[in-house]
Amino acid sequence: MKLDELKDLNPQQLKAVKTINGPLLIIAGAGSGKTRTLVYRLAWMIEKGIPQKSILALTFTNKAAREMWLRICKLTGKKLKGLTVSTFHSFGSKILKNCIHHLGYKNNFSIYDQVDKTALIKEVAGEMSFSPDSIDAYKVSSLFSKIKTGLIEWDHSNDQYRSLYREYQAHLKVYNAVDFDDLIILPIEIFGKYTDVLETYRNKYSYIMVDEFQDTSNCQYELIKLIAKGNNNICVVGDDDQSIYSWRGANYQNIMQFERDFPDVREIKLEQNYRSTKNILSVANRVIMHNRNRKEKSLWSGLDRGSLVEGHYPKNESDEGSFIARTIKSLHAREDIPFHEIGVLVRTNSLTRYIEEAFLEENIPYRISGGTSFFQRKEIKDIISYMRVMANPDDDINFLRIINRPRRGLGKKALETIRTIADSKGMSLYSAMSAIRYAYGSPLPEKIKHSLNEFLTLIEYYREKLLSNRNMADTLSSFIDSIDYQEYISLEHRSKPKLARYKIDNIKNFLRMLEDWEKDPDNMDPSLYNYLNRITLITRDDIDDNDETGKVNLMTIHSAKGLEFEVVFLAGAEDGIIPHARSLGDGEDNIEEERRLFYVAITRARKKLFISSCLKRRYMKGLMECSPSPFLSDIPDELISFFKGEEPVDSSEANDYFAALKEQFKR
DNA sequence: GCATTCTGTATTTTT
DNA sequence: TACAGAATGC
Repeated sequence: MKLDELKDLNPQQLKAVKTINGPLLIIAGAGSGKTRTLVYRLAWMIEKGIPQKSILALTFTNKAAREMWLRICKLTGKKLKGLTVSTFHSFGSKILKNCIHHLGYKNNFSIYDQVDKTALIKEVAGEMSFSPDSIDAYKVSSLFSKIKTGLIEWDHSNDQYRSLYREYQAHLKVYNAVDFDDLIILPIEIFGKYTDVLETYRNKYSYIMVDEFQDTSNCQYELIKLIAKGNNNICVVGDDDQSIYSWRGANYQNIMQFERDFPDVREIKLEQNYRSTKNILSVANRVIMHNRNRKEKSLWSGLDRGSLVEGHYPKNESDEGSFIARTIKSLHAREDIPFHEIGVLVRTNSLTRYIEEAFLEENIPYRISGGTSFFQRKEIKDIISYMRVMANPDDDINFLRIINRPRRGLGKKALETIRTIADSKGMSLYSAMSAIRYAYGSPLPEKIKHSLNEFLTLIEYYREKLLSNRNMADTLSSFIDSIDYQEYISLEHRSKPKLARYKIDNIKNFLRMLEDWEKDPDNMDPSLYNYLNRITLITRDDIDDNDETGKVNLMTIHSAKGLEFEVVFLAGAEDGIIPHARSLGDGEDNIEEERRLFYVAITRARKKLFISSCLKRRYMKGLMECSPSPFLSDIPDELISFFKGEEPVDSSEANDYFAALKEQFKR
């Protein structure tokens, strides 16, 4: 790295880059060039001769990890070798791959995502004859998360699920499976029990860097602290104002805790915002000001005042959609703003639908990040389930998913019989089936036994091939043909041939992606296990989009974190949506988090910000009266102009105008 | 025993 | 609206 490149940095950033040894806390406000600083810092370290393999950089998403990797490559002009840039979860899975045997699992373990986890809870609850309506699998699942990560303890309010939890854990073990929480918790457990293992990791990673520190959970912090305590070279970067993942266990107070855990910490604040105009930044500051639990900071912008933030009140969600679509069209045509420099942000995934409709209507190219991920689609999950079972036959959850898909005449009754046998021996379904496969006096009818046998033979045949073969995509493709999967899809959706076609295309795409991954020369370990672990941890945003340019970005505020756009539309800024009604239940902390969410949305914008709040909105079946988000009234009049259709409204009239509008549409 | 159709219900954010 | 579970039909 040439020294003059460091001239691009301001004094605080420069100091952050050059402070390599000892604990370092960087408080980086929105748009303060955080990623840039981190990338320079890593490049600087490499330049200073620190071996790449001793550096561990942890990010929040795979996308961020990939971007950081690319930017370091570009900056250093070197091929990176041995540097670890990964997410907490994939880092955890790598540790487990190496040492999970200490805990009695095999290293071909499956990773259960939310869907699998829920399925397992239902399965176990069924076996234990919990009444079906006493189980809200989603709620129970988040309870289990909190218990497992030590966020809450068993008490009288949740004691009824204690036995269920025990069984849940026992089943995971039998299935040789771990859930997302285990990816962090089990490494901690191993480190606690086997200090020599911990020592290895401490020696290996003498320099640690954590991005988005405000979004780390207690146990993620615990894990990283364990490793960092060896050398004390740990740098964490975060902004408590942008902590928006507390519902997933994130604890922004880790920032304060960090100061206590590492008393000799050096602290650097990045407060100059390079992204937004003065106006937009003031709006953001005025909003976040109302939060009580935050570290004091004063973000400032050296850029122009810029135009005022615009507030719009469309009469319903389809009006809002077409307002956004029309405005985008004119911005594109008159001001030459490229589509990909425009972001449309919403609080919930479901809100994207209306906007999508408007985009389709007006022929605006867009891309959505959010909704169901590619890998969550039914047809793809089926194929992946087959792969999972081949990788880890004890994985009952995935086994159950595929055993009768396509139909093999193995229904409820047959499975119940096998389940009973499996449970009596404490085995997985697959092991139980293998055991009774050739046994005399089997409890199963001949016909069932026959198709079971056929099924097992098929799985074993391809398991062998997939594990030894270098060409998984081809093998898988012939496997899919051999079970007539396409036929099955067409038959399932015979009334909607278009849908069937689409699903089949998805599978082809999946195979193509697998092939690309396998043939990538940079891929060190193109094995089945590696692939499966990887795609389980991949999220919706991580899929390579072959052409990201020329498309408007439509996404939730959560997935917009870390991004920026020339123009931002914040749609659905209504009370009940942001702050979301469901988030407000208990505690004042929740409203603060919603406010941070609003803050994150605002600070994505560089030059223009539009906020719209519908007067009425279709909700479930009916039409709902809406009020503007209370956060809107935190914005002082001189920073925002409200619009009536295309005409600006005097700010003093804005409130009256709103009331009048409401009256008008009441009928 | 299995498949299809129907009904009803629940919709926050995601590694 | 979209999906899961129940009821009904084959």
